[in-house]
Amino acid sequence: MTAENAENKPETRIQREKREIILEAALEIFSIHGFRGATIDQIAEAASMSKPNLLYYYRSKEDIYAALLHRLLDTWLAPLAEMDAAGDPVQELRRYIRRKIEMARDFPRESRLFANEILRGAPHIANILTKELKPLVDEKADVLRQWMRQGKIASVDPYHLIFALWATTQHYADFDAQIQAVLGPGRSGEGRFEDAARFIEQLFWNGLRPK
Amino acid sequence: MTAENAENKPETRIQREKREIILEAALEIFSIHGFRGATIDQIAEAASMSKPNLLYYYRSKEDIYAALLHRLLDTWLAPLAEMDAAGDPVQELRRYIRRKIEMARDFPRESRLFANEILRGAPHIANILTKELKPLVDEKADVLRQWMRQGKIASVDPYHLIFALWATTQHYADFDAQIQAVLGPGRSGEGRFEDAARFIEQLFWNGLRPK
DNA sequence: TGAATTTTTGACCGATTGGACAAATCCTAA
DNA sequence: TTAGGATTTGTCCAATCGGTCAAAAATTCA
Repeated sequence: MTAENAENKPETRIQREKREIILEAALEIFSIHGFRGATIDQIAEAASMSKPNLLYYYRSKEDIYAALLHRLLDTWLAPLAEMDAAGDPVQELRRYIRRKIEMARDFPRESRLFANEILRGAPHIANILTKELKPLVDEKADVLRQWMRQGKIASVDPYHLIFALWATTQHYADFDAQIQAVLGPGRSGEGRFEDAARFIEQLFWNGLRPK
Repeated sequence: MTAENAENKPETRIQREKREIILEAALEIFSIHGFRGATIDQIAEAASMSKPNLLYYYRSKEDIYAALLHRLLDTWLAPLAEMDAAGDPVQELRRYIRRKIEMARDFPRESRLFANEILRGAPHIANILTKELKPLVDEKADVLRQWMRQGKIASVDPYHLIFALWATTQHYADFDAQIQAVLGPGRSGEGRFEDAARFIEQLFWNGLRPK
């Protein structure tokens, strides 16, 4: 019988382990080649199993990809979700920038996976974007507006502020090839993430200082 | 005989016209599907010609892609190249931001084409990045440093400043699907580019105001 | 232990894709 | 007008890819 749980029988130990291995391999391959560019053979190879064996755990390439995106989503949105209305705005924004830069440094594959998906028009996660991301961003935009009303940060469009935070931080994962080419061999070490964090903090700290 | 000019015979009128049509079609298809996801048949269809006919003008899919990237590069780098050391820093940066946002609005296909290429590790333009882009950025980083020494803008890392300008502006083309999902139907009209330009100008204007 | 169930695999298939080729048609310049 | 080169197309091919299937091997549990 196939391992796919259309009806919810309990997952066996082997199923849990193998699905884990497959998703890790899929992240590696999909983040490099994109959905279309990746092949099931490559993923199977990276997961050290035969193609039919892999297809025993996930019925199709689409299934693997969808499972991977769903699994990573919460992790991906965690930094924004943790932004706390009750905290100090400067501290909260600083912390958010730090976490996003750390993710660009430590989880570039995840960043590129999502970047590629959005670049293609988000065909697999369109409803996630409107059903989960939008409400979260709406909520945090309210938090930002609250801080603005309290005079703690400058009054700007909160949505574009969030976009700018995303753009500046994720840039270091998604466009790494360009950044390394421009910075050259001298500055392309891991220190660039620290420099980036410092610059971005300074930019937003001065840029949002209340008048 | 093939139309490909290994040796430099003059290009005929038909060759000029057809190559133009092919590259326009290739931009459309490649920017949507990426290099791997696009097919020669799709490009031929979009260019209203048969596949063998298309392959008469460009020997291979790689050739079309390479020709397209090279053709668009100058246009793509023009805004940065035009940043003038002799001009007023605030005006120059403001103008740069405006031009980049206009390009995100008017040439999203070009932006996504390059974004996808960089995301994949820039396999086709690695040497362009180091031979053309890096020198240009080095030159403009010097201009920025000069402005900083003159006390006209705050002292920050000029490279990360350029990265942040790229990131915030190109974001509106490359991640358009996400932005439209988050802003929702009410705000996803063309006005978002104007809002974005205003926000980014304000962010950098305040963020770079000399102390 | 041994039967039932789960897991693994080799062989295979149809569709798609990048590209080759030769024949046919069209242009153009003398 | 016409010869020679430029352009166009129908046909075909080999490789790749997503996925199937039946049978073998391994595991689980009564």
